Amino acid sequence: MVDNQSLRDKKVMTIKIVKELTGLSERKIRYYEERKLIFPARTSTGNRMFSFSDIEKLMEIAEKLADGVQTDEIRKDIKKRENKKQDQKKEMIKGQLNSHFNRKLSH
Amino acid sequence: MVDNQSLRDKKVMTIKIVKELTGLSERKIRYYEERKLIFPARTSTGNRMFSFSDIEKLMEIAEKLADGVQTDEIRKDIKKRENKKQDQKKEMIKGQLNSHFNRKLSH
DNA sequence: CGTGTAAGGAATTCTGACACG
DNA sequence: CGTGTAAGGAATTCTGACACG
Repeated sequence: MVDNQSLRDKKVMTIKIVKELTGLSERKIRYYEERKLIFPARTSTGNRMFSFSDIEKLMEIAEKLADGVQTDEIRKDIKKRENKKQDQKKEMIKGQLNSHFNRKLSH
Repeated sequence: MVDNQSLRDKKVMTIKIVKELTGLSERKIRYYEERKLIFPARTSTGNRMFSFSDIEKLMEIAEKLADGVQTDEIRKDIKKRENKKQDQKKEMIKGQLNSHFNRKLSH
């Protein structure tokens, strides 16, 4: 039945539909890939394939650029956000371990 | 933010990716459209565009054909299923109207 | 730096048709 | 009936480069 997350992240769209959905030029989309802001998949013959998540990311990127933020900054912001997510996951696991041990220790 | 239903029904994929995701030949996919089992959108230049829903439908169609069901039968089955859905909606509305009037009438 | 554009080639998609069974 | 295939043309996509500011 395909769950929604995998659906969001599945790389199924060519650049043409992405261009239509985002309103960005192909040039811009390719450039943002070059600057490592998005990571489309590639077909065996080299065609870019995008996901709905990529489209959401592109919208955010376009917004920031319109605000005068440079691609370098945007890339750093993205990394920060991902690190934060990673940290939250670690904290969650840590918390679960702690409560596990606490339960054990409270004889 | 794009909700998941519209995401499932959005016509965003070319026949190539559909072929990969379903394992069906282009010929088969085009033929099922000809037999009115699926309804891909068309770009201004005539290219077919499919949704994730279309992919799910294609899988079901392939299954039935493998079971020896003819496309005509499959089309009728699809219609039946849709009629049933329509009826259910009507029943729901009827039920709501009834409870509405009942409330009003029970002075 | 971010983006437009023309250039040339390669890959994709389309339709209508013939084939087979 | 359902599907494969070769044919020819049209649309899509790609890269590397030059341009501007």
